[in-house]
Amino acid sequence: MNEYPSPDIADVELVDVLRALADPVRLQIVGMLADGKPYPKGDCLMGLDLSKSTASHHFRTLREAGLTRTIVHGRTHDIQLRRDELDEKFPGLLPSVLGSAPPT
Amino acid sequence: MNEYPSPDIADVELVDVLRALADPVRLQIVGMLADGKPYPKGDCLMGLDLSKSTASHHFRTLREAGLTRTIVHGRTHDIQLRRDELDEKFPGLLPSVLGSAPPT
DNA sequence: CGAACGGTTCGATGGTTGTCGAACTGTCTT
DNA sequence: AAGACAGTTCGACAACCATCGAACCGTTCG
Repeated sequence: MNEYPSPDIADVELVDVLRALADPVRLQIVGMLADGKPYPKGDCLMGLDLSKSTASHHFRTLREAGLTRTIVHGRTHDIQLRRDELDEKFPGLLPSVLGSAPPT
Repeated sequence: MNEYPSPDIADVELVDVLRALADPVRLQIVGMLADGKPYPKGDCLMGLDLSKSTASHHFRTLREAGLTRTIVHGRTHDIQLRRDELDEKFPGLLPSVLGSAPPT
């Protein structure tokens, strides 16, 4: 069912995480996922003006970089920041990125 | 005298910092500058196999993103990580990035 | 002075990335 | 069953980026 694979945390490279974060859209998405709870993808796009395909591309980028996981839930998908794993592998990274005040 | 301008810290955006860090070469350079002391540019390239122009490009990218400053010293240039300013503006970011296991 | 040195700049090139619309897949609702 | 719905995939396209060699610039040293 859940055939949207995210990489094993052991294979996640810092430079790939940084590259995934180095985009305004994805940074904002990650900001909305900060608490580590799953959210419907649609909700993450509030305020963002993107086509469906572009949004899908960003979700895929985040997932393949190891930042998020996708949970299929009927016809909607929930997306979740892999906080615990990432905090263990890159201590302090997410807090610093998320703590640096997004301008709304 | 040739000055190489870096942006005012107030104008430095997180996403630009992340983009500058999201490259293996630059990540390694920043790792060598971790202690915030100035180093000759040549010394930062040890172990890296780059043409002079490529190296110059990466130094420029780091400087323009606000990560480093350049100090002209005769015919050599010293490069310095702007640790204090960055630590104040993005608390925890550099420690987490630098602390995450550099190879070699 | 003139050559070597440390770096930058320029132009070109090939690869990557962000964006979109259109077509498609699978799920829910009526 | 027929739509509506949420999302992905597929080209396509333009912008960006890492890389290089060659030419260039200012400094030091013979």
